[in-house]
Amino acid sequence: MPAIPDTSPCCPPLVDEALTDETAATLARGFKALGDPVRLRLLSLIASRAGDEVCVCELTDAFTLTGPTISHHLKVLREAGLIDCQRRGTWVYYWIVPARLAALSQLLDVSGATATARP
Amino acid sequence: MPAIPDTSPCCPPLVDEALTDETAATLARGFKALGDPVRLRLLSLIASRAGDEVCVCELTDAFTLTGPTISHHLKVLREAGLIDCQRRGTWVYYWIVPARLAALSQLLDVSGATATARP
DNA sequence: CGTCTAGTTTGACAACTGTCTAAACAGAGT
DNA sequence: ACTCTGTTTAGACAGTTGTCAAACTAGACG
Repeated sequence: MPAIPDTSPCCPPLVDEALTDETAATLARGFKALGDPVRLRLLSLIASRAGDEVCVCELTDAFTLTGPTISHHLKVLREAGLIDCQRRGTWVYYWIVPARLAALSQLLDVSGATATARP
Repeated sequence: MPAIPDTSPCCPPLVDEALTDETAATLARGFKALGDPVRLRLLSLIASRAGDEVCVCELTDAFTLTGPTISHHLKVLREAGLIDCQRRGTWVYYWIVPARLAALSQLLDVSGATATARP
């Protein structure tokens, strides 16, 4: 499956405007990648480095899963455009792609909504 | 599967703090529910009503899928705590649960992060 | 070159998911 | 009570997913 390109959609919040078919498909891939506890924890481990990178070996150590499984999950996150990586020497380093996380965050943002509370 | 209770976790953004195992599991259920194009469009159709409710019949009309399939997706969204519903007479009305959407949105929020841009 | 370590890819398999048809359920109105 | 409409549930089936073990690739270092 091809990775999501840099031209991924940046949408107004859900509460403001209904999604088109195509846009929904792209965004859903992002959320789908987040829809696994292991991947969510991986992303949080990477993201909480605040701009720095994390070596795969550190990530693997944080789980009781095998190396290949971690590698698989990292690939899913990468193909969803949420993280990126680079090999330097023996080790591979991962970091988050803030713009993509922001796009998904904004979509779910209801803070500016005119929605009225329900009893 | 039991629906996610009202005491669902409300977390600081990913960039600030790594997730615990248990919290990740609950949050992942929310994202998993969003990880399907049909469900994302359903949610957007409901949410863009801005506090009002939507009848299932309207939702069904917006897709080429069968009624049972739409009903299934609505159930997934409901069990993830993202929407709620009520039957009034013949029709069933759905609305979003803003607090739950906000929690997921905040988790992905990187706007206040101290992350440095990468070259 | 040979080998060691870090990571990824491949292949297999059980479990889960999205979709459908058929059946069941809930009210409204005869 | 019967029926008609709107919605959900049950069951079935193809396709997808998460996991592991085994094989492979990339670079470092003798």
